[in-house]
Amino acid sequence: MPFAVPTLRRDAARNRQRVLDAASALLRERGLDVTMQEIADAAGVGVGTVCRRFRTKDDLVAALVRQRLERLLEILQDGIAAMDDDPWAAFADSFTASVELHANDRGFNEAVAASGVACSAPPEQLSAMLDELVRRAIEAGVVRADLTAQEIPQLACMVSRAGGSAIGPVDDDAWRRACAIVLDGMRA
Amino acid sequence: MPFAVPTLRRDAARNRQRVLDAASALLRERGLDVTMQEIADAAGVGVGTVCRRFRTKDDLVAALVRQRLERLLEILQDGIAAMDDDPWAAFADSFTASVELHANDRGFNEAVAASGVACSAPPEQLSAMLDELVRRAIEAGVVRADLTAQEIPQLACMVSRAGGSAIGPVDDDAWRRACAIVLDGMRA
DNA sequence: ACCGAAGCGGAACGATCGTTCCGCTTGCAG
DNA sequence: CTGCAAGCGGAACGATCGTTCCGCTTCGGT
Repeated sequence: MPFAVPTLRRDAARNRQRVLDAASALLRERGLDVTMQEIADAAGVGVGTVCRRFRTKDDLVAALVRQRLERLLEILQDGIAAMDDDPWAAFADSFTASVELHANDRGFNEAVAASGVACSAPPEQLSAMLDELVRRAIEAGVVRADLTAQEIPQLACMVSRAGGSAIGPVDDDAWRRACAIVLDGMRA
Repeated sequence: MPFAVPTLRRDAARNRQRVLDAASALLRERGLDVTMQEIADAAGVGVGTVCRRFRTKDDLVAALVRQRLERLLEILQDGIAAMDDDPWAAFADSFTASVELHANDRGFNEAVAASGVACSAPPEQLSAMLDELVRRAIEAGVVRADLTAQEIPQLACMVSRAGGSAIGPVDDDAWRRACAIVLDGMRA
């Protein structure tokens, strides 16, 4: 069998999944500065095991970022599909769902903020779907005509990071309020 | 002379100022992860000198954050003063200037984001001035009536962090566009 | 001009993390 | 059942940073 896939031993595959689950939960709650040690402990394995499966910490978070980006793709797909019915609701709901995805995952949020995401495949698909979503929203006359596709992810990321200012304490649900205001600002 | 102020030797005072200047410039451009070593080098002194004047790195950034907060105070003062003339312009200009202050200083921005600012005096004054600005803007009917004072700094911080999304590259002037949209969303 | 105290530089220290390495264990094909 | 390659844990390593320490220098009052 030429080019045999280097299949994982069953216990190794199980551990790999445990690491992914533990890392997902920890990164979501506490952000990028969780330690490899903490991830290993939470997964019930040694750090060596984590590093064997994901050569570097960046690889691990990249794997999780990829998962989130695929979820983002679903959100946009649903939004475009719902466009025929109520264009504004479709647009607003997609936007809100995207923001929520970011807001509920500190790790994803910080990874995205740190560098414009060095991910492999998704970006082009995402970009194409955003183009369509915005184009159709403009054609339907529900958003301001000067809105561009690349502004959407910028605004979504921005809103998801609301809360934490020069004065008041951090408010975990501040993004909902900010989301409403930004949606108002985007509406035609 | 009881309670004599432990006045600084002239050369020490000069070095202290050099450190502040160097730290200000470096933090503004590169954010909180500039090194004490880099700051010392830029100031032309040894790290020991930096740490003698500011017991800890946090003390140093806190000193600079305080400077920015005072600038913020001036902005709000000007905004309130201009309220009699054109309420909306006064409000919008203050907001935009606040955002610009944050956007042009990565260090300040990150310090504010990291923790709800552990600064000494200013917060109460700032809070009072924000109350007045928002109250008068609402009374003049130029912003939505459900806007609250504590939302302003949250929104300003949020907007200043625009740019850097799940897709496109980072755009240094994205905050201007986002600012316009958010202002639109706040308008009555 | 002198001298004690304040200041200085930068090597050394300690803490934190990601990553590697190695002796032992375990799944599994033959 | 058995042999061995794949997997495992966790100690050790190396890099990075903030902070401390100490022998020397410089300021400035007398």
